[in-house]
Amino acid sequence: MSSRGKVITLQEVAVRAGVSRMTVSKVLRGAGNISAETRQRVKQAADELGYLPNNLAGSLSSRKSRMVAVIIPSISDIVFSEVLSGINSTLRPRGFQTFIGESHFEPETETELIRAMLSFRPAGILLNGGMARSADAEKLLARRSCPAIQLWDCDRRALDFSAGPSHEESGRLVANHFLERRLRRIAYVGAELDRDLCARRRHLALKSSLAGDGIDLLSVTCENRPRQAATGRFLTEQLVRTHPEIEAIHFLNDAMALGGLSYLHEAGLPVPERFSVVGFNGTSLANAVRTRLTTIDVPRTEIGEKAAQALLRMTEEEDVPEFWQAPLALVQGNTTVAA
Amino acid sequence: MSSRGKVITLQEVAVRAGVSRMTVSKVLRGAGNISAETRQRVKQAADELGYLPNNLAGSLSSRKSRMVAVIIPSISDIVFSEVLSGINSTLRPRGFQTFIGESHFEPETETELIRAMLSFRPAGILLNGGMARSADAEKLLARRSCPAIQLWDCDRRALDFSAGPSHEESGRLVANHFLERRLRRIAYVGAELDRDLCARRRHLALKSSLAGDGIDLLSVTCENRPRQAATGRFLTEQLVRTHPEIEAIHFLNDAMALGGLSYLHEAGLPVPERFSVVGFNGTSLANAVRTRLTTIDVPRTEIGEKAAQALLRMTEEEDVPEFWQAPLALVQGNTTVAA
DNA sequence: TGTCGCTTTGTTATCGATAACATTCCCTAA
DNA sequence: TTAGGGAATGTTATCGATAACAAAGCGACA
Repeated sequence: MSSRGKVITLQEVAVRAGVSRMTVSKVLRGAGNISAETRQRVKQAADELGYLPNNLAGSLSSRKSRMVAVIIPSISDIVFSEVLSGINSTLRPRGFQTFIGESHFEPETETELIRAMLSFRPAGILLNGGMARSADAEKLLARRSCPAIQLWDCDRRALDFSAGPSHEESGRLVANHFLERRLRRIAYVGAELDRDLCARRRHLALKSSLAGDGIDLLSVTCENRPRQAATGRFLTEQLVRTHPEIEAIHFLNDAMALGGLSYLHEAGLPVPERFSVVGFNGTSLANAVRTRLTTIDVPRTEIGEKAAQALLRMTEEEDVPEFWQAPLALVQGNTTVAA
Repeated sequence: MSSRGKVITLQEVAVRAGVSRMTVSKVLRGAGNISAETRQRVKQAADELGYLPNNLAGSLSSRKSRMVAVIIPSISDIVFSEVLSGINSTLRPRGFQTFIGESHFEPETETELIRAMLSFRPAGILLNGGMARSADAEKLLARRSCPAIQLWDCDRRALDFSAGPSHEESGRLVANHFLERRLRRIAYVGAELDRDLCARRRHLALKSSLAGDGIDLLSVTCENRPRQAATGRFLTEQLVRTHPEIEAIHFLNDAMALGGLSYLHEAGLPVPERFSVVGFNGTSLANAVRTRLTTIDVPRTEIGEKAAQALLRMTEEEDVPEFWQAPLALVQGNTTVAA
């Protein structure tokens, strides 16, 4: 099963082309001065034999690999997979391979992933910010021999470069949006805030911005349910039951907001007349059939691209700023009244 | 930037523990007979030095790597990223690293990805089925020295194992759903059918099932727009304008269906009374605020898991069946009338 | 004619591990 | 006493490339 075709090495190409291994290596990498005639002969030999370079050997020998490690909380959460996509589409054309890890916001899992990934001696490692980092993880990162980049968080900068939004800015944007509309009975609905420090920071920024206007934010969260529509729906129901006076809700993300909206709709509570709702992310979800969710748009793909670009520059020993702050935009939908 | 901590090798651990490299290697891999006392000494030395194995060297030497290549059409399409997530969460606990490529349904891109990924000498390669494969890609795959698995397609089996749904079955399920409801003026709305052979097969199965009942399927597709909500909306508008008699639509996926629904809603065409709509995938999208899309549910995560499990078994030289057919379920929502 | 200097190609050591086999040690049983 | 045998550890070759330097070939010019 696992051994079909014979694997061809440089040596065999060299023999066929009548040159040394080194010459073949140079030709195939486009390095050194090789005559056109030799080059052509080598290429043909490699072609005829179906030679495929062994990247493991090459990387070991040259002590530089073209693999980049990425650790995100969830692969199937569109929010992170779009960042990943931005990373990959920037790195691929430059010959770098992306490999991935899923942390689920768990520090221990992240630590193990960092260990596993660093042992591939990658050209760089990109980690999602906004989660607690174990002491072991810090130790591993301190001993790394490649650039490291933080994704998704630009408030608390770390590692060699940070690319992401300011979550505090997001919280403030939402606060202002509510305040401009003279909404004063405001709630926040979220989940997993114990692990997701970015979401927590958005929450805190909202809370303190509102506090500045004498408003006390009501928070409804739970730690043991996923950050998905069903949870948003469940918590909204709780919220409305226990605090019928609430008139505006900010959700941890768009998915939870949609879940909340579906409850409000079924409970006959009109949006935006009775309830204002604001999400976070600006995912395609936000434009549901009859609902355009008011939300904070985050340029996720671009975050990945900027991070990857910074990595490429560091790889080439070029100077790189310390961070890239992703611009945020509050997108007015029909779940809050127009200004 | 790229050289901070000194990198520790087996040799240095060996010196510190007062044993040979080989002994250290054995201890750390848990191989061979090593006395408890030596084991403990070696482990402590490795720990104190912060030793991190070099996977490149290890894989090169043992001629077996723990990397698995995955090529999917799109990383940020939830449909494929959930498959990827299933793969990764099965492989990770077994010590395998997943690395990814994005083909965008382009055969040339896929070919280059296969080439790049095989040169890492992976333990296996998982490719999305349902797209044309270039001759070069076939050649590369023929010469591979690892198991190869096809994802997302079980009709046309290929490689060592196929895990996915039968797209023909899906087409038939949708046809029956429409027929049972006595709908006869039926349309299909899709995009990129030139590249996505799975979608094409669903379409053809629908068409021929309907033809069996003397119904002529109307197809509205375009090749140069993405398979997203906006395209679904656009094509639905076209469809309704040019063929006002249509009473049921099957969409390529849930996202396009939602786009179509938003147009139908704004045009004042009631669903399901005037229009029946069926999507494909069973994504979380399907449950929008007031709409529960009738759709075909595909167990995406499980497809990834089964594929990864098969790969693991092949790696251990165990026998594996030729395929795993993912069960499909038509989920009744409120965009078609109940049976 | 000899040598300088360039282009082109080859030699050798090395990267950091593992496989396969060799060796040492110690205990037991004849 | 000694051979036999298993447990524990070490030696050597190798994996497939690249780096760094060495050498060969060749023309030009003094």
